[in-house]
Amino acid sequence: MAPAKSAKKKSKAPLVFQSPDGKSSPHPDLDTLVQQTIARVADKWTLLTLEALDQHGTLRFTQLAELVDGVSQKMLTQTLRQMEADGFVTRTVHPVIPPKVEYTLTALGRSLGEAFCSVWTWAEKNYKAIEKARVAYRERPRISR
Amino acid sequence: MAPAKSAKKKSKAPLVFQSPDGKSSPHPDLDTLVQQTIARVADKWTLLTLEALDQHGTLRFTQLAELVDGVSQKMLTQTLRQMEADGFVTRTVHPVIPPKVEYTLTALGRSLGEAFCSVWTWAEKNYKAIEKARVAYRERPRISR
DNA sequence: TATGTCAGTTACTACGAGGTAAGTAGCATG
DNA sequence: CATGCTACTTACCTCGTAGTAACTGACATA
Repeated sequence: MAPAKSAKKKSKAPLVFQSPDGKSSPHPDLDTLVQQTIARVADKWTLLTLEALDQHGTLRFTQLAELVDGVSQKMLTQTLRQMEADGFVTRTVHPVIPPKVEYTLTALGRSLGEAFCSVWTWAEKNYKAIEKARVAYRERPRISR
Repeated sequence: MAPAKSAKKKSKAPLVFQSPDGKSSPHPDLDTLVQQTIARVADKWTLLTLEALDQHGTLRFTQLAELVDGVSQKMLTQTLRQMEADGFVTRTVHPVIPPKVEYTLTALGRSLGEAFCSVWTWAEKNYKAIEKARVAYRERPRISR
């Protein structure tokens, strides 16, 4: 009935940006920009890689492959390239044989790690509450069915 | 999402949990638990829905469908059910015709919103830096090609 | 000459997330 | 009696993500 496309057309009228308190974006795209940024950054491998680098400082490719649990070479490369492009890590190639490539967080990368710290802390504090809520939801008495 | 079982074999040596500062988990699964929690929570539609509810308080289904830009009915329902099961929102059905269903954040949901606030703030502050980094990466002089 | 090392790249493939659209319930209104 | 409203559910199908595994390059060592 209301497919996404027609919904998108509808939201061209800037409903999202008419926040009632008036503290919304200076220009209509800020929200979108921020959302894209978060979507980009809130990726599984990116987060795990960020954590590994944050904890251990400088790391080589194979060290990261061991630390980031379950990552494939392909995804690790992809993730690191992306993080490099976004300015979160520096990639230092030492032209020796066998190759030696070192990855380190930039200031931007470190600040991202700090920002995610509160989410991390939140998860530590609340994962039990979520588990409880899930159980309660499952056991929940159903009026009809 | 995390099949990666064959890769897990490799990481039998608990490298991840031997954090050098010794401030790591009391038991080896905390890290995993927290990561799963974050992976669950750091979902596009969940984040956008969370934001909409955080900003506007109580909302009906169609209001959410308008506010959460680009979401399909299917995904909105799915997201809301999940958030309800996880204890982030309450779902109130008013038995009237036509149906009226209202969604509100729980305390847990609001605390999640607060935790993500720092990431949100970070994104607001740094999306320009990321954009700059991307341009720099693209324009970057290549030694060989 | 063969084998190992590190840091990838590439081709092939499969799975599943998610989009689209139609169906459902129950009553109110024209 | 047909259409519309709200809040979904369901079936179908596509497209992208990511896993697997083999291959590369340049040299060092046995």
